[in-house]
Amino acid sequence: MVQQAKQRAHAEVLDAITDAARNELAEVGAAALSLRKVARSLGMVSSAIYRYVGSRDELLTLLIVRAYDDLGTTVEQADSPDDRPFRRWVAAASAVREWAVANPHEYALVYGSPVPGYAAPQDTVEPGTRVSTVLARIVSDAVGSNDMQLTGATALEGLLGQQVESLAVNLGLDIPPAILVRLITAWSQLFGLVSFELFGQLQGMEVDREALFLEAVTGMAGYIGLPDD
Amino acid sequence: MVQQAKQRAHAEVLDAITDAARNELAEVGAAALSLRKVARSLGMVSSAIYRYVGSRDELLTLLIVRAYDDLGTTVEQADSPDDRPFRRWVAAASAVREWAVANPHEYALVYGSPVPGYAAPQDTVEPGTRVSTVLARIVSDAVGSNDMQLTGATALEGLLGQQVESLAVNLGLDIPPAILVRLITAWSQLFGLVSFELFGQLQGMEVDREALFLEAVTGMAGYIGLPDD
DNA sequence: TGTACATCAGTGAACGCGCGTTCACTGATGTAC
DNA sequence: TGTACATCAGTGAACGCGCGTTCACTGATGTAC
Repeated sequence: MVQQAKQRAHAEVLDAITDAARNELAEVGAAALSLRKVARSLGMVSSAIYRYVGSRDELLTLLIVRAYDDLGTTVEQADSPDDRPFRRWVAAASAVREWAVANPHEYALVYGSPVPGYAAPQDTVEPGTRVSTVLARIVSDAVGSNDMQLTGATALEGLLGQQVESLAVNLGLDIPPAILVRLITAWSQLFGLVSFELFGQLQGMEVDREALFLEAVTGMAGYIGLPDD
Repeated sequence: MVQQAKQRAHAEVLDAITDAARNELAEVGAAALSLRKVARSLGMVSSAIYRYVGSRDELLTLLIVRAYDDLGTTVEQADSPDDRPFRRWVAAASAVREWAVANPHEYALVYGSPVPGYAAPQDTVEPGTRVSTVLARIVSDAVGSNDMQLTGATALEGLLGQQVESLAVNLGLDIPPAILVRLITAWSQLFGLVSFELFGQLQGMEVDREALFLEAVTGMAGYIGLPDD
Protein backbone atom coordinates (compact mmCIF):
# COMPACT_ATOMS: atom_id res chain seq x y z
CA MET A 1 0.00 0.00 0.00
CA VAL A 2 2.60 2.44 1.03
CA GLN A 3 4.83 1.29 -1.75
CA GLN A 4 2.09 2.37 -4.07
CA ALA A 5 2.21 5.82 -2.53
CA LYS A 6 5.91 5.88 -3.28
CA GLN A 7 5.29 4.83 -6.83
CA ARG A 8 2.67 7.51 -7.17
CA ALA A 9 5.06 10.12 -5.85
CA HIS A 10 7.68 8.96 -8.31
CA ALA A 11 5.23 9.19 -11.19
CA GLU A 12 4.19 12.65 -10.09
CA VAL A 13 7.72 13.97 -10.06
CA LEU A 14 8.32 12.40 -13.46
CA ASP A 15 5.26 14.25 -14.70
CA ALA A 16 6.58 17.48 -13.23
CA ILE A 17 9.86 16.88 -15.02
CA THR A 18 8.10 16.26 -18.32
CA ASP A 19 6.03 19.40 -17.83
CA ALA A 20 9.09 21.48 -17.07
CA ALA A 21 10.83 20.00 -20.09
CA ARG A 22 7.87 20.95 -22.23
CA ASN A 23 8.19 24.53 -21.07
CA GLU A 24 11.90 24.50 -21.74
CA LEU A 25 11.16 23.13 -25.18
CA ALA A 26 8.76 25.98 -25.83
CA GLU A 27 11.46 28.49 -24.97
CA VAL A 28 14.61 27.20 -26.57
CA GLY A 29 13.65 24.36 -28.88
CA ALA A 30 14.65 20.73 -28.83
CA ALA A 31 18.30 21.08 -29.77
CA ALA A 32 18.98 23.36 -26.83
CA LEU A 33 16.93 21.46 -24.31
CA SER A 34 19.13 20.74 -21.32
CA LEU A 35 18.67 18.48 -18.34
CA ARG A 36 20.37 21.01 -16.11
CA LYS A 37 17.92 23.76 -16.97
CA VAL A 38 14.97 21.46 -16.46
CA ALA A 39 16.33 20.49 -13.05
CA ARG A 40 16.96 24.10 -12.15
CA SER A 41 13.44 25.13 -13.10
CA LEU A 42 12.16 22.53 -10.65
CA GLY A 43 14.52 23.59 -7.90
CA MET A 44 16.37 20.29 -8.09
CA VAL A 45 20.03 19.68 -8.39
CA SER A 46 20.89 18.46 -11.86
CA SER A 47 21.95 14.98 -10.84
CA ALA A 48 18.60 14.31 -9.17
CA ILE A 49 16.99 14.11 -12.60
CA TYR A 50 18.74 10.81 -13.09
CA ARG A 51 16.49 9.21 -10.52
CA TYR A 52 13.72 9.63 -13.05
CA VAL A 53 15.23 9.75 -16.47
CA GLY A 54 18.18 7.77 -17.76
CA SER A 55 19.56 10.35 -20.13
CA ARG A 56 18.79 13.40 -22.15
CA ASP A 57 17.73 11.25 -25.09
CA GLU A 58 15.28 9.40 -22.91
CA LEU A 59 13.71 12.71 -21.91
CA LEU A 60 13.43 13.69 -25.56
CA THR A 61 11.71 10.41 -26.30
CA LEU A 62 9.27 11.08 -23.48
CA LEU A 63 8.47 14.45 -24.99
CA ILE A 64 8.03 13.04 -28.46
CA VAL A 65 5.68 10.32 -27.33
CA ARG A 66 3.73 12.85 -25.33
CA ALA A 67 3.46 15.23 -28.26
CA TYR A 68 2.25 12.48 -30.58
CA ASP A 69 -0.27 11.33 -28.02
CA ASP A 70 -1.45 14.85 -27.35
CA LEU A 71 -2.00 15.54 -31.01
CA GLY A 72 -3.47 12.09 -31.57
CA THR A 73 -6.03 12.55 -28.83
CA THR A 74 -6.94 16.00 -30.06
CA VAL A 75 -7.56 14.81 -33.59
CA GLU A 76 -9.43 11.71 -32.50
CA GLN A 77 -11.74 13.83 -30.39
CA ALA A 78 -12.29 16.26 -33.23
CA ASP A 79 -13.67 13.50 -35.40
CA SER A 80 -17.35 12.72 -35.03
CA PRO A 81 -18.06 9.61 -37.11
CA ASP A 82 -21.69 10.58 -37.69
CA ASP A 83 -20.83 13.69 -39.65
CA ARG A 84 -20.58 13.83 -43.40
CA PRO A 85 -17.12 12.82 -44.65
CA PHE A 86 -16.30 16.31 -45.86
CA ARG A 87 -17.02 17.80 -42.45
CA ARG A 88 -15.00 15.11 -40.74
CA TRP A 89 -12.03 15.80 -42.99
CA VAL A 90 -12.16 19.53 -42.36
CA ALA A 91 -12.57 19.00 -38.63
CA ALA A 92 -9.61 16.65 -38.40
CA ALA A 93 -7.38 18.89 -40.50
CA SER A 94 -8.34 21.96 -38.51
CA ALA A 95 -7.62 20.12 -35.29
CA VAL A 96 -4.09 19.40 -36.52
CA ARG A 97 -3.52 23.02 -37.36
CA GLU A 98 -4.96 24.36 -34.14
CA TRP A 99 -2.92 22.03 -32.03
CA ALA A 100 0.20 22.97 -33.95
CA VAL A 101 -0.42 26.69 -33.57
CA ALA A 102 -1.01 26.20 -29.86
CA ASN A 103 2.07 23.97 -29.41
CA PRO A 104 4.57 25.12 -32.01
CA HIS A 105 7.67 23.66 -30.41
CA GLU A 106 6.14 20.30 -29.80
CA TYR A 107 4.97 20.32 -33.37
CA ALA A 108 8.46 21.17 -34.54
CA LEU A 109 9.92 18.44 -32.36
CA VAL A 110 7.82 15.87 -34.11
CA TYR A 111 7.26 17.18 -37.62
CA GLY A 112 10.20 19.55 -38.04
CA SER A 113 13.74 18.84 -39.06
CA PRO A 114 15.19 15.91 -37.14
CA VAL A 115 17.05 16.69 -33.91
CA PRO A 116 20.75 16.18 -34.69
CA GLY A 117 22.28 13.21 -32.96
CA TYR A 118 18.97 11.82 -31.81
CA ALA A 119 17.52 8.63 -33.21
CA ALA A 120 13.88 7.98 -32.39
CA PRO A 121 13.39 4.61 -30.72
CA GLN A 122 10.62 2.17 -31.48
CA ASP A 123 8.32 3.52 -28.75
CA THR A 124 7.64 6.64 -30.77
CA VAL A 125 6.36 4.85 -33.85
CA GLU A 126 2.95 3.72 -32.71
CA PRO A 127 1.75 7.01 -31.17
CA GLY A 128 2.95 8.69 -34.35
CA THR A 129 0.37 6.88 -36.43
CA ARG A 130 -2.73 8.07 -34.63
CA VAL A 131 -3.42 11.06 -36.85
CA SER A 132 -3.06 9.19 -40.10
CA THR A 133 -5.26 6.45 -38.68
CA VAL A 134 -8.05 8.97 -38.15
CA LEU A 135 -7.67 10.33 -41.67
CA ALA A 136 -7.69 6.86 -43.12
CA ARG A 137 -10.80 5.94 -41.18
CA ILE A 138 -12.64 8.98 -42.48
CA VAL A 139 -11.85 8.03 -46.03
CA SER A 140 -12.54 4.33 -45.65
CA ASP A 141 -15.89 5.14 -44.01
CA ALA A 142 -16.72 7.30 -47.02
CA VAL A 143 -15.72 4.50 -49.32
CA GLY A 144 -17.87 2.06 -47.37
CA SER A 145 -20.94 4.27 -47.55
CA ASN A 146 -20.44 5.04 -51.23
CA ASP A 147 -19.88 8.66 -50.44
CA MET A 148 -16.89 9.13 -52.72
CA GLN A 149 -16.82 11.30 -55.77
CA LEU A 150 -13.42 10.90 -57.24
CA THR A 151 -12.85 13.06 -60.29
CA GLY A 152 -10.03 12.91 -62.75
CA ALA A 153 -8.34 9.97 -61.13
CA THR A 154 -6.20 7.98 -63.49
CA ALA A 155 -5.55 4.36 -62.76
CA LEU A 156 -2.22 3.92 -61.06
CA GLU A 157 0.49 2.62 -63.28
CA GLY A 158 3.06 -0.02 -62.59
CA LEU A 159 5.13 -0.19 -59.46
CA LEU A 160 3.43 2.56 -57.49
CA GLY A 161 0.04 0.93 -58.01
CA GLN A 162 1.29 -2.39 -56.69
CA GLN A 163 3.05 -0.80 -53.76
CA VAL A 164 0.00 1.17 -52.73
CA GLU A 165 -2.18 -1.87 -53.07
CA SER A 166 0.00 -3.94 -50.75
CA LEU A 167 0.23 -0.98 -48.40
CA ALA A 168 -3.55 -0.99 -48.14
CA VAL A 169 -3.47 -4.68 -47.37
CA ASN A 170 -0.74 -4.31 -44.75
CA LEU A 171 -2.56 -1.52 -42.98
CA GLY A 172 -5.87 -3.34 -43.25
CA LEU A 173 -7.47 -0.47 -45.13
CA ASP A 174 -10.49 -0.87 -47.37
CA ILE A 175 -9.43 1.90 -49.68
CA PRO A 176 -8.82 1.46 -53.41
CA PRO A 177 -5.24 2.31 -54.45
CA ALA A 178 -6.27 5.26 -56.62
CA ILE A 179 -7.82 6.87 -53.57
CA LEU A 180 -5.16 5.81 -51.11
CA VAL A 181 -2.41 7.53 -53.09
CA ARG A 182 -4.37 10.70 -52.96
CA LEU A 183 -4.94 10.31 -49.26
CA ILE A 184 -1.23 9.90 -48.64
CA THR A 185 -0.60 12.96 -50.75
CA ALA A 186 -3.22 15.03 -48.98
CA TRP A 187 -1.95 13.85 -45.64
CA SER A 188 1.53 15.12 -46.29
CA GLN A 189 0.22 18.29 -47.90
CA LEU A 190 -1.78 18.92 -44.78
CA PHE A 191 1.32 18.85 -42.63
CA GLY A 192 3.10 20.83 -45.28
CA LEU A 193 0.65 23.67 -44.94
CA VAL A 194 0.96 23.65 -41.20
CA SER A 195 4.76 23.55 -41.26
CA PHE A 196 4.90 26.32 -43.82
CA GLU A 197 2.80 28.55 -41.65
CA LEU A 198 4.55 27.65 -38.43
CA PHE A 199 8.10 27.81 -39.68
CA GLY A 200 7.61 31.31 -40.97
CA GLN A 201 7.60 30.74 -44.70
CA LEU A 202 4.41 32.76 -45.07
CA GLN A 203 6.07 35.66 -43.29
CA GLY A 204 5.51 38.96 -44.97
CA MET A 205 2.34 37.80 -46.67
CA GLU A 206 -0.65 39.49 -45.19
CA VAL A 207 -3.35 36.92 -45.55
CA ASP A 208 -5.74 35.38 -43.09
CA ARG A 209 -3.98 32.13 -42.41
CA GLU A 210 -6.96 30.25 -41.12
CA ALA A 211 -9.03 31.18 -44.18
CA LEU A 212 -6.18 30.19 -46.45
CA PHE A 213 -5.90 26.90 -44.63
CA LEU A 214 -9.63 26.24 -45.04
CA GLU A 215 -9.42 26.97 -48.75
CA ALA A 216 -6.60 24.50 -49.06
CA VAL A 217 -8.28 21.85 -46.96
CA THR A 218 -11.42 22.17 -49.04
CA GLY A 219 -9.35 21.72 -52.17
CA MET A 220 -7.72 18.62 -50.75
CA ALA A 221 -11.11 17.19 -49.78
CA GLY A 222 -12.15 17.45 -53.40
CA TYR A 223 -8.89 15.86 -54.46
CA ILE A 224 -9.37 12.79 -52.29
CA GLY A 225 -12.99 12.46 -53.35
CA LEU A 226 -14.87 13.74 -50.34
CA PRO A 227 -17.73 15.81 -51.70
CA ASP A 228 -18.57 19.15 -50.13
CA ASP A 229 -22.12 19.52 -48.79
CA MET B 1 46.63 45.47 -58.70
CA VAL B 2 48.29 43.53 -55.95
CA GLN B 3 45.63 44.64 -53.56
CA GLN B 4 43.20 42.93 -55.88
CA ALA B 5 45.17 39.74 -55.55
CA LYS B 6 44.88 40.09 -51.81
CA GLN B 7 41.17 40.63 -52.09
CA ARG B 8 40.89 37.59 -54.30
CA ALA B 9 42.82 35.51 -51.83
CA HIS B 10 40.56 36.71 -49.08
CA ALA B 11 37.47 35.82 -51.08
CA GLU B 12 38.87 32.39 -51.82
CA VAL B 13 39.46 31.58 -48.20
CA LEU B 14 35.98 32.81 -47.37
CA ASP B 15 34.67 30.44 -50.01
CA ALA B 16 36.67 27.61 -48.51
CA ILE B 17 35.20 28.42 -45.13
CA THR B 18 31.68 28.41 -46.52
CA ASP B 19 32.33 25.10 -48.23
CA ALA B 20 33.70 23.56 -45.08
CA ALA B 21 30.72 24.89 -43.17
CA ARG B 22 28.42 23.30 -45.71
CA ASN B 23 30.06 19.97 -45.10
CA GLU B 24 29.80 20.42 -41.38
CA LEU B 25 26.15 21.26 -41.84
CA ALA B 26 25.63 18.06 -43.76
CA GLU B 27 27.10 16.06 -40.93
CA VAL B 28 25.71 17.56 -37.78
CA GLY B 29 22.96 19.98 -38.76
CA ALA B 30 22.63 23.68 -38.22
CA ALA B 31 22.14 23.72 -34.47
CA ALA B 32 25.41 21.90 -33.89
CA LEU B 33 27.44 23.80 -36.46
CA SER B 34 30.52 25.12 -34.74
CA LEU B 35 33.12 27.64 -35.84
CA ARG B 36 35.85 25.65 -34.15
CA LYS B 37 35.06 22.50 -36.12
CA VAL B 38 34.96 24.44 -39.36
CA ALA B 39 38.34 25.97 -38.57
CA ARG B 40 39.78 22.60 -37.64
CA SER B 41 38.58 21.01 -40.86
CA LEU B 42 40.51 23.69 -42.72
CA GLY B 43 43.62 23.29 -40.60
CA MET B 44 43.22 26.75 -39.19
CA VAL B 45 43.26 27.80 -35.61
CA SER B 46 39.76 28.72 -34.48
CA SER B 47 40.43 32.40 -33.96
CA ALA B 48 41.61 32.79 -37.55
CA ILE B 49 38.03 32.37 -38.73
CA TYR B 50 37.30 35.79 -37.32
CA ARG B 51 39.39 37.38 -40.07
CA TYR B 52 36.62 36.29 -42.43
CA VAL B 53 33.44 35.97 -40.49
CA GLY B 54 32.25 38.18 -37.68
CA SER B 55 30.40 35.55 -35.70
CA ARG B 56 28.71 32.21 -35.85
CA ASP B 57 25.42 33.83 -36.76
CA GLU B 58 27.05 35.59 -39.68
CA LEU B 59 28.29 32.25 -40.97
CA LEU B 60 24.81 30.81 -40.66
CA THR B 61 23.44 33.72 -42.63
CA LEU B 62 26.02 33.09 -45.32
CA LEU B 63 24.90 29.47 -45.53
CA ILE B 64 21.25 30.41 -45.68
CA VAL B 65 21.76 32.90 -48.48
CA ARG B 66 23.83 30.39 -50.34
CA ALA B 67 21.23 27.67 -49.98
CA TYR B 68 18.46 29.95 -51.19
CA ASP B 69 20.56 31.03 -54.13
CA ASP B 70 21.54 27.50 -54.98
CA LEU B 71 17.97 26.31 -54.98
CA GLY B 72 16.79 29.45 -56.75
CA THR B 73 19.27 29.00 -59.57
CA THR B 74 18.41 25.33 -59.91
CA VAL B 75 14.71 26.00 -60.21
CA GLU B 76 15.16 28.93 -62.56
CA GLN B 77 17.25 26.79 -64.85
CA ALA B 78 14.71 23.98 -64.75
CA ASP B 79 12.06 26.27 -66.13
CA SER B 80 11.89 26.59 -69.91
CA PRO B 81 9.36 29.32 -70.70
CA ASP B 82 8.50 27.82 -74.08
CA ASP B 83 7.09 24.63 -72.64
CA ARG B 84 3.46 24.08 -71.89
CA PRO B 85 2.47 25.38 -68.46
CA PHE B 86 1.83 21.91 -67.09
CA ARG B 87 5.29 20.75 -68.04
CA ARG B 88 6.86 23.87 -66.57
CA TRP B 89 5.08 23.30 -63.28
CA VAL B 90 6.16 19.71 -63.07
CA ALA B 91 9.73 20.61 -64.00
CA ALA B 92 9.97 23.35 -61.40
CA ALA B 93 8.44 21.20 -58.68
CA SER B 94 10.71 18.29 -59.50
CA ALA B 95 13.71 20.57 -59.42
CA VAL B 96 12.82 21.60 -55.88
CA ARG B 97 12.51 18.02 -54.77
CA GLU B 98 15.69 16.88 -56.45
CA TRP B 99 17.71 19.70 -54.98
CA ALA B 100 16.29 18.96 -51.56
CA VAL B 101 17.07 15.27 -51.79
CA ALA B 102 20.61 16.10 -52.89
CA ASN B 103 21.10 18.74 -50.18
CA PRO B 104 18.98 17.65 -47.26
CA HIS B 105 20.69 19.67 -44.56
CA GLU B 106 20.66 22.87 -46.54
CA TYR B 107 17.03 22.26 -47.24
CA ALA B 108 16.38 21.75 -43.55
CA LEU B 109 18.34 24.88 -42.71
CA VAL B 110 16.05 26.93 -44.86
CA TYR B 111 12.70 25.17 -44.81
CA GLY B 112 12.92 23.17 -41.59
CA SER B 113 12.19 24.23 -38.08
CA PRO B 114 13.84 27.52 -37.22
CA VAL B 115 17.34 27.39 -35.72
CA PRO B 116 16.90 28.28 -32.02
CA GLY B 117 18.39 31.61 -31.07
CA TYR B 118 18.98 32.67 -34.64
CA ALA B 119 17.03 35.46 -36.27
CA ALA B 120 17.35 35.72 -40.02
CA PRO B 121 18.51 39.17 -41.12
CA GLN B 122 17.10 41.10 -44.03
CA ASP B 123 19.74 39.79 -46.49
CA THR B 124 18.09 36.41 -46.54
CA VAL B 125 14.67 37.64 -47.61
CA GLU B 126 15.25 38.43 -51.26
CA PRO B 127 17.08 35.21 -52.25
CA GLY B 128 14.30 33.35 -50.46
CA THR B 129 11.73 34.54 -52.95
CA ARG B 130 13.31 33.14 -56.09
CA VAL B 131 11.45 29.85 -56.15
CA SER B 132 8.05 31.37 -55.59
CA THR B 133 8.83 33.92 -58.27
CA VAL B 134 9.37 31.14 -60.80
CA LEU B 135 6.14 29.43 -59.80
CA ALA B 136 4.23 32.69 -60.06
CA ARG B 137 5.67 33.40 -63.47
CA ILE B 138 4.60 30.01 -64.76
CA VAL B 139 1.06 30.64 -63.63
CA SER B 140 0.87 34.22 -64.82
CA ASP B 141 2.21 33.18 -68.22
CA ALA B 142 -0.54 30.60 -68.39
CA VAL B 143 -3.08 33.22 -67.44
CA GLY B 144 -1.74 35.56 -70.10
CA SER B 145 -1.97 32.94 -72.83
CA ASN B 146 -5.44 31.83 -71.76
CA ASP B 147 -4.09 28.43 -70.89
CA MET B 148 -5.94 28.10 -67.63
CA GLN B 149 -8.66 25.62 -66.90
CA LEU B 150 -9.77 26.29 -63.39
CA THR B 151 -12.41 23.88 -62.18
CA GLY B 152 -14.54 24.11 -59.11
CA ALA B 153 -13.15 27.44 -58.01
CA THR B 154 -15.49 29.35 -55.80
CA ALA B 155 -15.23 33.11 -55.70
CA LEU B 156 -13.21 34.16 -52.71
CA GLU B 157 -15.27 35.54 -49.90
CA GLY B 158 -14.67 38.55 -47.76
CA LEU B 159 -11.37 39.38 -46.15
CA LEU B 160 -9.24 36.70 -47.77
CA GLY B 161 -10.36 37.79 -51.24
CA GLN B 162 -9.36 41.37 -50.56
CA GLN B 163 -6.06 40.38 -49.02
CA VAL B 164 -5.12 38.15 -51.91
CA GLU B 165 -6.11 40.83 -54.37
CA SER B 166 -3.87 43.42 -52.76
CA LEU B 167 -1.13 40.83 -52.48
CA ALA B 168 -1.29 40.35 -56.26
CA VAL B 169 -1.01 44.10 -56.70
CA ASN B 170 1.92 44.39 -54.29
CA LEU B 171 3.84 41.63 -56.00
CA GLY B 172 2.96 42.94 -59.45
CA LEU B 173 1.31 39.69 -60.43
CA ASP B 174 -1.31 39.42 -63.15
CA ILE B 175 -3.08 36.56 -61.50
CA PRO B 176 -6.74 36.63 -60.48
CA PRO B 177 -7.27 36.15 -56.74
CA ALA B 178 -9.12 32.86 -57.12
CA ILE B 179 -6.08 31.43 -58.84
CA LEU B 180 -3.49 33.11 -56.66
CA VAL B 181 -4.90 31.56 -53.49
CA ARG B 182 -4.58 28.19 -55.07
CA LEU B 183 -1.05 28.93 -56.16
CA ILE B 184 -0.08 29.90 -52.63
CA THR B 185 -1.69 26.73 -51.38
CA ALA B 186 0.03 24.56 -53.95
CA TRP B 187 3.32 26.27 -53.26
CA SER B 188 3.24 25.40 -49.60
CA GLN B 189 1.92 21.93 -50.31
CA LEU B 190 4.86 21.40 -52.61
CA PHE B 191 7.32 22.14 -49.84
CA GLY B 192 5.16 20.13 -47.52
CA LEU B 193 5.60 17.05 -49.64
CA VAL B 194 9.31 17.54 -49.82
CA SER B 195 9.66 18.14 -46.08
CA PHE B 196 7.53 15.13 -45.29
CA GLU B 197 9.73 12.91 -47.37
CA LEU B 198 12.98 14.41 -46.16
CA PHE B 199 12.16 14.56 -42.49
CA GLY B 200 11.29 10.91 -42.39
CA GLN B 201 7.55 11.03 -41.99
CA LEU B 202 7.10 8.57 -44.84
CA GLN B 203 9.41 6.15 -43.10
CA GLY B 204 8.12 2.62 -43.05
CA MET B 205 5.95 3.14 -46.09
CA GLU B 206 7.28 1.25 -49.00
CA VAL B 207 6.30 3.38 -51.93
CA ASP B 208 8.25 4.85 -54.80
CA ARG B 209 8.71 8.38 -53.51
CA GLU B 210 9.39 9.97 -56.84
CA ALA B 211 6.28 8.43 -58.36
CA LEU B 212 4.22 9.54 -55.40
CA PHE B 213 5.61 13.02 -55.76
CA LEU B 214 4.70 13.12 -59.43
CA GLU B 215 1.17 11.99 -58.67
CA ALA B 216 0.84 14.77 -56.15
CA VAL B 217 2.38 17.40 -58.40
CA THR B 218 0.03 16.45 -61.17
CA GLY B 219 -2.88 16.79 -58.81
CA MET B 220 -1.70 20.22 -57.75
CA ALA B 221 -1.32 21.29 -61.35
CA GLY B 222 -4.98 20.47 -61.90
CA TYR B 223 -5.87 22.34 -58.74
CA ILE B 224 -4.20 25.55 -59.84
CA GLY B 225 -5.69 25.27 -63.31
CA LEU B 226 -2.76 24.10 -65.40
CA PRO B 227 -4.15 21.51 -67.80
CA ASP B 228 -2.25 18.33 -68.43
CA ASP B 229 -1.22 17.64 -72.05
C1' DT C 1 6.36 -0.27 20.77
C1' DG C 2 11.13 -0.59 19.53
C1' DT C 3 15.03 -1.76 16.86
C1' DA C 4 17.84 -3.18 12.81
C1' DC C 5 17.81 -2.93 8.16
C1' DA C 6 16.60 -1.68 3.19
C1' DT C 7 15.11 1.60 -0.11
C1' DC C 8 15.65 5.50 -2.61
C1' DA C 9 15.10 10.74 -3.40
C1' DG C 10 17.99 14.28 -3.34
C1' DT C 11 22.87 16.63 -2.49
C1' DG C 12 27.10 18.64 -3.90
C1' DA C 13 31.40 18.20 -5.81
C1' DA C 14 33.79 16.77 -9.58
C1' DC C 15 35.06 14.82 -14.39
C1' DG C 16 36.06 16.14 -19.08
C1' DC C 17 34.20 18.33 -22.88
C1' DG C 18 33.52 21.75 -26.61
C1' DC C 19 31.92 26.02 -27.40
C1' DG C 20 32.22 31.44 -28.98
C1' DT C 21 35.01 35.05 -28.55
C1' DT C 22 39.04 38.17 -27.20
C1' DC C 23 43.70 39.55 -27.24
C1' DA C 24 48.51 40.43 -27.66
C1' DC C 25 51.67 38.49 -30.72
C1' DT C 26 54.50 37.08 -35.02
C1' DG C 27 55.73 37.23 -39.56
C1' DA C 28 54.98 37.60 -44.33
C1' DT C 29 53.73 40.63 -47.96
C1' DG C 30 53.04 44.90 -50.14
C1' DT C 31 53.64 50.31 -50.43
C1' DA C 32 56.00 54.87 -50.36
C1' DC C 33 59.84 57.32 -50.88
C1' DT D 1 67.80 49.06 -55.27
C1' DG D 2 67.12 49.79 -50.40
C1' DT D 3 64.81 51.08 -46.26
C1' DA D 4 60.95 52.38 -43.09
C1' DC D 5 56.37 51.59 -42.48
C1' DA D 6 51.49 49.66 -42.93
C1' DT D 7 48.52 45.89 -43.57
C1' DC D 8 46.59 41.83 -42.30
C1' DA D 9 46.45 36.51 -42.13
C1' DG D 10 47.29 33.41 -38.89
C1' DT D 11 48.96 31.87 -33.91
C1' DG D 12 48.31 30.28 -29.31
C1' DA D 13 46.82 31.08 -24.91
C1' DA D 14 43.19 32.38 -22.24
C1' DC D 15 38.34 33.89 -20.60
C1' DG D 16 33.99 32.17 -18.89
C1' DC D 17 30.35 29.34 -19.99
C1' DG D 18 27.03 25.44 -19.81
C1' DC D 19 26.63 20.93 -20.77
C1' DG D 20 25.83 15.44 -19.63
C1' DT D 21 27.04 12.32 -16.54
C1' DT D 22 29.21 9.94 -12.36
C1' DC D 23 29.88 9.17 -7.62
C1' DA D 24 30.09 8.87 -2.72
C1' DC D 25 27.17 10.82 0.57
C1' DT D 26 23.06 12.04 3.73
C1' DG D 27 18.74 11.54 5.53
C1' DA D 28 14.03 10.51 5.42
C1' DT D 29 10.73 6.93 5.00
C1' DG D 30 9.06 2.37 5.09
C1' DT D 31 9.53 -2.88 6.36
C1' DA D 32 10.44 -7.09 9.19
C1' DC D 33 10.65 -9.05 13.33
